Amino acid sequence: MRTTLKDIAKETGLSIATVSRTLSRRKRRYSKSEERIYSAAKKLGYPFITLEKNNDQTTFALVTEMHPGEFYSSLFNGFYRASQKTNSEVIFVNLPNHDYDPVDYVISLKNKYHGICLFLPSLRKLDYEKIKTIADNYPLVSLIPMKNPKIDTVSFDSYSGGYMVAKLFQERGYTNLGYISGPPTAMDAVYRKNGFIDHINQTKGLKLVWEYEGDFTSASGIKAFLDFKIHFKGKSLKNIAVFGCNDHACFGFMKTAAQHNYSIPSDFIIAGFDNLTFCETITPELTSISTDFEELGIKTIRVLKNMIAENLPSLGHTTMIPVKIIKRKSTQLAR
Amino acid sequence: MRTTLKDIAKETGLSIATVSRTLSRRKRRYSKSEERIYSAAKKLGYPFITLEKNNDQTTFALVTEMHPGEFYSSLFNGFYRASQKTNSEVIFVNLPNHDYDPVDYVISLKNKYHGICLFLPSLRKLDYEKIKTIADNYPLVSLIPMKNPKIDTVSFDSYSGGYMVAKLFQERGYTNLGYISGPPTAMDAVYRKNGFIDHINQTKGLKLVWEYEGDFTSASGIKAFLDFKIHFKGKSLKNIAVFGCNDHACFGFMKTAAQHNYSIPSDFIIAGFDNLTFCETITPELTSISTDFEELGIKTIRVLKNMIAENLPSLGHTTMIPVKIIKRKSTQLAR
DNA sequence: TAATATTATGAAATTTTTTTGCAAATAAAA
DNA sequence: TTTTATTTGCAAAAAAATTTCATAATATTA
Repeated sequence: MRTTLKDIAKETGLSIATVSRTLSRRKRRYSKSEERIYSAAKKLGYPFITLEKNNDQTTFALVTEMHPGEFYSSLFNGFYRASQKTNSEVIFVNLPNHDYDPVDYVISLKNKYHGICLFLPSLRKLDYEKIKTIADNYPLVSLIPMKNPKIDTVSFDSYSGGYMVAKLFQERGYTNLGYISGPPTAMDAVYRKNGFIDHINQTKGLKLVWEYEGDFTSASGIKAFLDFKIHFKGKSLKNIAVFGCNDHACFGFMKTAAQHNYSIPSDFIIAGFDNLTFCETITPELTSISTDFEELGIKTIRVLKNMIAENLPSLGHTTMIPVKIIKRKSTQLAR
Repeated sequence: MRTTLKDIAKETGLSIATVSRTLSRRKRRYSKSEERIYSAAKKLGYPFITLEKNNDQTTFALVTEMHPGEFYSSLFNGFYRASQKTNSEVIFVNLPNHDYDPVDYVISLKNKYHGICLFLPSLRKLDYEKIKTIADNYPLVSLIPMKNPKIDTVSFDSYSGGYMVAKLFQERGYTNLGYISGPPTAMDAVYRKNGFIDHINQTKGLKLVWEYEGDFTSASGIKAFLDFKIHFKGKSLKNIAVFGCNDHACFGFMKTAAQHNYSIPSDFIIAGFDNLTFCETITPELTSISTDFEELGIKTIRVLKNMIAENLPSLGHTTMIPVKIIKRKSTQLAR
């Protein structure tokens, strides 16, 4: 039942000795026999193709808590494309959330993959530190931005994204800015906000006139608009530029605005974050911050590969992936 | 370096013999020692915890070719939720498409998971048969509908979905029906079409007056509308009911229609397939066929678990998951 | 082209790992 | 309590993996 060197020898027609030598050699060569042995070993599931030796291809696990929505699709797809461009393999693993300790679970993956990449927004800092301690010197990267992280982090430059939006609003001649935030626990959204607010504070004339705490959903965008309307009751709703911390919130906001007979961009302008495909579909097309998930994947894999190659532990360095602003009709100047 | 029974013995304080016996026992017991041995073995990454024996939790691989878009997110999320409800674990694996034979790759996964679920639209029937032959008697399910499949298939009842749409159009009093198709290679879309067409043919008075071959993208929906307009040049464009084989195509169609000053549903009505979140966001809200991915996941896992329990091979049975029509404003009667 | 070095290979010897027979210890049932 | 079943460790046996050694195949150099 269990696969042994004997099986591989039989499959390849070579002797057990040759198979043994090949698989336990420090560096992999690329002769015909070696290739045959490796492919047979893989096919038969021989368990001791030690990860380190098979430096032909590295296998990483992307550990997430799965939620619906286009975001995860983009994340997975970005890592998939990145894996193809970097000659590595990425496997998507979900945290089983039954009574299983997530820390234990991550630790148990350590033997299966060359490195692990964590996307676990709900894990607390303490958990990360615990994982770091136990999986000492093991290639580990987090994709969740964090204050003073203990493990290496790769994430989008959300701060600059927020900043860019504020700057665009300023360039378009708007001085009254509004913001639909995400839940305060989502650090990503907090950085977007900080970038936005910082540009407002640093620029004479700009001011934040309205803010609403949403939860990333389109429904919270609807609520945001209703709040917006009440907030400016009596006053003119116009000439305000709204930044939604994510596209979904903007979609809800825009739809409700249209139902209340407001017109974008002539009445007010709006920009989102994520650059979902629907930004192009909705009328008017939504200006948004575009994040390149393939680049995120490539960078993450590069960091992990470096850790493997130089045998360096994760040190808490943070890598920022630049974001781009995609200007569309929702922020076009009313003529 | 490599983990042996000796390591586990040391970790647990038991003898090598005990550890050996425990791990090679046919059925797993749940005494204190056994638990200790299993958890140490897992932690240390001992490779011979034969899958069959650890019937505590079953691990399945969902093998896909990754593409962007909400669809994969829904698929993954559905399987994730299903895994939680069925006390199993699902891992998402992507077909690495560099010069690696997909059949070999699937075969190599066989040793790592209790069962494999394939979602590989681009694989040909011959490949499926090859996989079936090599992975004989191994739990294997495909999610791609196919004529006369050789391995068990679980998929949405796309045919009924198309049928439901035609019926709705009929109920709404429309007799001239149009269709935006997907690529003819996508069997799923073909079934949707067949259901739609069959209801038209079976019902007196209904007729298919226009058809356009799209490719599932929103851009092809735009092209579809332009074709639609040319096709009915001179004649009235109104009183036509359009079924788009997926929501994205409908979004493009609707947007372009609005740009050409047509109004939905007063000029014509439209329905899509997939029930993407954006159906609720777009104006007017889009009627669509909703597919329950959690149910798909639960059913698939159940089929796989049955195969394991009864040691039955895959026989080519097809299980259909019912779909629902969600009626929204895009098909509302003009008053 | 011939001589030499390098690498690949298989048979057998050696070492390591796993399994099993046996008996003592422990736990559960009568 | 006695009887029976289960768990455990020791040591021997079996199996698997590695290493040694001799030779063949291939590549390199003169």
